[in-house]
Amino acid sequence: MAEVARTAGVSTATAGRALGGYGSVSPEARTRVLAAAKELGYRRNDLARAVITGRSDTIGLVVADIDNPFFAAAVRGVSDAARAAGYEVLLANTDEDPHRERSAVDVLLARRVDGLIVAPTWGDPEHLQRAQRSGTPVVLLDRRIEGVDLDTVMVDNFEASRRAVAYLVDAGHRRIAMVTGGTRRSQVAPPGQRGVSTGRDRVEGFLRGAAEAGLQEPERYLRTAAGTPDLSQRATADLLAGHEPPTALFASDSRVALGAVKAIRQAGRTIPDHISLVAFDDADWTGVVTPTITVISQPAQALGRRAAEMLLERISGAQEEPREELLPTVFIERDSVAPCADDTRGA
Amino acid sequence: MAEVARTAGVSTATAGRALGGYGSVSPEARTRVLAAAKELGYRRNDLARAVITGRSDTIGLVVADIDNPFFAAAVRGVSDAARAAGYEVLLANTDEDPHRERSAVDVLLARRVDGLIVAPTWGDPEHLQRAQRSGTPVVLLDRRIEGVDLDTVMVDNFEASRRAVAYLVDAGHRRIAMVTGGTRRSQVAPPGQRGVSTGRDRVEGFLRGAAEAGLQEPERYLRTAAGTPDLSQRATADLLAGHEPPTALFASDSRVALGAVKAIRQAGRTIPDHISLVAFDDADWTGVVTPTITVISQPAQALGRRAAEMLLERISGAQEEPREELLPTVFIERDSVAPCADDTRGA
DNA sequence: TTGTAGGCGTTATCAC
DNA sequence: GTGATAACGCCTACAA
Repeated sequence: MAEVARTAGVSTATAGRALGGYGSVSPEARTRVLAAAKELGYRRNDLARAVITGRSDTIGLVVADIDNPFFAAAVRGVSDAARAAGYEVLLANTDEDPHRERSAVDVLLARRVDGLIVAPTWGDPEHLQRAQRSGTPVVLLDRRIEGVDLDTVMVDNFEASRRAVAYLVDAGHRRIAMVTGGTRRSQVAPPGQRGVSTGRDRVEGFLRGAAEAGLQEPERYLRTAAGTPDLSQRATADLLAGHEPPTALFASDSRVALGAVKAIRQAGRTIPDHISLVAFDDADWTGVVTPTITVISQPAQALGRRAAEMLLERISGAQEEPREELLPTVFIERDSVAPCADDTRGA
Repeated sequence: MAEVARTAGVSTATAGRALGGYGSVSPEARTRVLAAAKELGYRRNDLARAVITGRSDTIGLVVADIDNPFFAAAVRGVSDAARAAGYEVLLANTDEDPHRERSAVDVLLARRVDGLIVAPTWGDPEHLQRAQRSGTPVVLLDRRIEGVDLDTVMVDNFEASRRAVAYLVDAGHRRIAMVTGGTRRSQVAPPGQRGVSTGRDRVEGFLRGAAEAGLQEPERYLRTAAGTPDLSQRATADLLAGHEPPTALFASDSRVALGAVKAIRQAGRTIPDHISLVAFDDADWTGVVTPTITVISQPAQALGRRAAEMLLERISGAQEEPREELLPTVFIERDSVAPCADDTRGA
């Protein structure tokens, strides 16, 4: 910059004003500086600027795994909203590992991100609260944490799941199963921190829906511990092979659904004749398979966008109470649910 | 930091050495400093450090759209390799817009990223060369740029496509169509910069395969301008409705395939009885639809990982000639290709 | 090993 | 509007 100033015949202060767009500079001086900068191939060092201003114009984004269509879309939403406001996005994956989440937050804080968007995994969320308290706002994406005062953007997983079960009950099903994507590892944590809220809420919704229909022992048809399509395939196969197999299945996300569809096919059953299926998330393929899959569609990209917007509000100083914002899900009826044909259904 | 030093009863220099892990500090001094830092909730400012050292330990990643499974996996690969080496990832989307790519690169350069991984879109790549020349190494991901000396990690799209066509020819098909994901917008650019290399190479491979089989006017069955599943659905519908419709279809990526499958179904045709299908990219759903889809599988995550590794080598000073690294594709035979049953096939 | 002093590339302050 | 000068938070001599 000193060189640019010299070439333009002004002081570094004036050059800085022209280049940084602050203070006031005469038009002639500005054009001279800009010309000199261009000629010398000058590039501003935003890092140095950030050290002074205390703002990096960067937000940190921490998710479990981008390579999951839901998060990919959410990341896209965050990214778009951030860019529109002149912010960049520093990305980190946790793979649902609390240690990695914590260290990711540490690193991002050390990089002086202006705010953090986190899809929190299980375990103690103390690092998130501390970040917020120490002046870096935090917005939770897709998952809430009980007893923690942080802005949260998500959908009503409980209600959506309850309704999905009700829908299956209305079709006459009584033996309704659920396969979820949670992992067993998280079970070491204290009760409130086990697994992630989406998983818990969806299971609760499932159980409530079952209870409202007076179904007996719904837990009998509940399978957790299915982190990958492979595992959920096995869980589904297990259900199908059991005594009094379910006539309907609720998959907690699209990857679980993928495994479930494979398992059902391999078991020689067909959807929806032998078993009906409802899944969370409107993955692209659910409209293409035979039959097409009835799903609960989440506005993944909009969730990311809203999270970014809320964060930017906090960054610009908004001080209201933390709030939980629920975006609507859409129940998309397709062809994977049929009336229950099993006459032992009273069982 | 000054406060930490004071509390620990040492100079800022010693505190800096203890906190930054450089120089030499006596064990006692270190523990005292660390204790003071913890007590005061001190967090190092990596930005200030970067200003001094000239290294930000950050790499910039520029892709067309994370919300595309291929790039999502590639981003994942880059992210993993970067993290393992102590680097963070600054992410940007371009939506195949050359202006956005250029401005993304500008911003990342101003943020002093140590290197850049770019899946370049169409148009003039001068900004990438300039970045490289001015000392920020650049690695191209998934797409090459002719006449530009930059490290590149990709697959052999031409050869994979040629073989796919050969495979269809072997099954007896003569009327083989291709639908690609390119957009028309890019056609305003000079010849070498039109569209992206993956699209061009796949088309070239298709044409070569057709030529080798002595097929007449393969261009007749070539449809570009299909950026979204919707558009490729329309393009496919158009092909099917034509005079002498194709008996086999080659989809240039999994999203095109998605549209194609829908179009084929809506036209009342079945795969592979009426029309065979081969697609690029082993998207998760291709193994679940009926019939399962024969695909050319790309190691998306490994491509990202390799790109990051190559970039890190450059960052640490590797000076060899830029090289183009080709990762192998895998042709996965599934159930979407059948022998050609059409006896007008000599047409 | 430790402290002092200077510098990295900006922005902020304050006279002029 | 402009220029000198301090300041940001850290690292790197160099001397002690």
